[in-house]
Formats: sequence, structure tokens, C-alpha cells
Amino acid sequence: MAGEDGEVGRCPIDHALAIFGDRWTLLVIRDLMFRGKCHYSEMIASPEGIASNVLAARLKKLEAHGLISRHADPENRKQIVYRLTDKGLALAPVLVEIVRWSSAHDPGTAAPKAFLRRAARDREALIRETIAAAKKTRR
Amino acid sequence: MAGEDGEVGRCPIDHALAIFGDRWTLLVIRDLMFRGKCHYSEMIASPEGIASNVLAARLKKLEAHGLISRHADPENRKQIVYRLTDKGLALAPVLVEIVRWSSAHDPGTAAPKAFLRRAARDREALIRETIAAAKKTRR
DNA sequence: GCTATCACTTGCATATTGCAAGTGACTCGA
DNA sequence: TCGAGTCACTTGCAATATGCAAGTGATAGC
Repeated sequence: MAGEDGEVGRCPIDHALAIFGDRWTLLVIRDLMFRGKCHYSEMIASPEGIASNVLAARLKKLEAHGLISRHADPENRKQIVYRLTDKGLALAPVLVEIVRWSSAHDPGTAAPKAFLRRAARDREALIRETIAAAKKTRR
Repeated sequence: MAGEDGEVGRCPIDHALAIFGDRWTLLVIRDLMFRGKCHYSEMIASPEGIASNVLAARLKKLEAHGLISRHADPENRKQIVYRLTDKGLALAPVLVEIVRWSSAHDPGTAAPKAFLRRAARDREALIRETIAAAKKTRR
């Protein structure tokens, strides 16, 4: 695989792209971070329509890289709960900046105005709250 | 193509990923933003080793989406200069956050310490300077 | 002209995705 | 306890994208 792990002193952007540089991974993280989704069935129902095998592969890869963890759902034994780890939650600033970029440069992309205002005025607090909210969803 | 333009009110993250959600696009933008590269031959020489057809395709796509522009090099007529547009330069915060994330969570990724210190202390200024520096490279 | 450089394009093998249809473990109500 | 349903996947296969090597056409300098 091109640019996979191995060498040291590697470009941080290249490294990051080896983990989430594809069409779907950040959407999975978005579902976990902003939409309170934590089950496979919830993520597969997202409007973008990720294929089931691709979702399974991405969850596996994210777990392997330590961005998410798998747990049995205490309320329903047959369900599996996916959670963002601290490493995964630390992507919040990246996602926030992506949202800001799309919203600023492409009409037709819909981010809540309150979110954008908050991002402009006190980004740090917004990020802290986003992470706190995502942690709450952890069951 | 899955999730390509069309509908309105679309998720900003999905929209962004339709533009740069792949293994190579952000590396091209990195070369233009941080490394002062503006020629095809410079980008193809980057250590990650993008394939020539893929680079050509990405440059075409980025131009179509308005993130970069093409110009004849005034100093050397046979060369073409690629520049980030304002929309492309506006991705600076995204790239900076990606660098911070990789550096914080994966030893072995090498970002200059001065850069990271700057990013932590006054991010806004760092971003302004990054953009200013990238504009300077415009010939 | 002749050769070199530059920005691509082309052809083809391989890898990744998308789609539809399973599969096995578990749960719930009768 | 039995059958039906749900859930988290897996499998097979066609379509698409990528990687690699080689080629092409337009300058540029000699």
C-alpha cells in the first residue's frame, strides 16, 4: 500500500491521510462525533449511503489505528457500541474547520448558523463542548 | 459518482470530501501551501510518489472546483504555474489542524516544533502568515 | 534542425468500491 | 422452546480508480 506506515520523520499530513484520506472515514467520525450515532445500523442509515462492506472495513481500520473502540451494549447484548477514543475525539478541530470551509465557500452546504457563529467567536469552547457532547453519548 | 453535487442543504463534510476526500488531493494542496511548489514536475517529485495520471486528474479537479488556477510561467513559457485561489488558501486551517493532530497522536510524524508551538499559541497569526507566504510564491 | 524538458496521456495489471444477497449470533414474543 | 426478526457483519461479482511504464506534443536552448 502506498505511503503506509514504516518510515520515521514522515509528513504529518501524509500520515493522517493514510488513516482518514478517503471518501468515507471522516463521515463515520462525523456520525460518531456530531450525530450521536454509535451503532453500525445507525451509521449505515446515514443519507450518504456507505456500503456495508466499506463501513465494516472502515470501523476495523479506525479501531486498528486507535481512533474508535468497540464495546458490547449493556442495554442490548446483541448490539455493539462504537465510541471515539481520545485520539478520535481530537479530530474535532479538523472537522470543525472543514465545516467552516465548506460553509464559507459553497452555498448549498448546510451548517447551523449558531454553530458557525460559535466557531468564529470562540472556537476553543465549541470544540470542548463538541467533545464533551460526544463523550456523553458513550453508553 | 457517489455523493457528487446536486442536492442542496447537503452536509458540509460530505461536500468537502467530494472535493478532497482521497489519498492525494490534500498532499497536492500541501505542496502548494507549505512547500512553495507550483509546477507539475515539482509536485510529481514529492516523496510520496503520486502517479502522473493521478496528479493530472487531481489538478484538473481542483481547478474545476476553484481551489487552484493555472497560469503560464512568465519566466519560462513552457512551464505552467499552479496557484491556490482564495478558496484553496482557505484550507490552511484544516491543514494546520491535521498537522497538529498527527503530531500530537503519532510519534514519528515530523512537524517543526516552532510550527507546533506557534499553532498552539497564536493559531490565527500562523494561519495568516502561512497564507501570506503561499501568496508570495505566486509568480 | 537536434536534443532536452515539461506537462501531460495512454494502456494495461491490480486494488478498491458499490451493490445485492447471504450468514450466524442473539433476542423477543407466543 | 420455537420461529421470526434484528443486528453486525461477510461474500461474490461487476464497475471504477489507482499504480506503473511508456509514449506524445509543445516549447526552449543550442
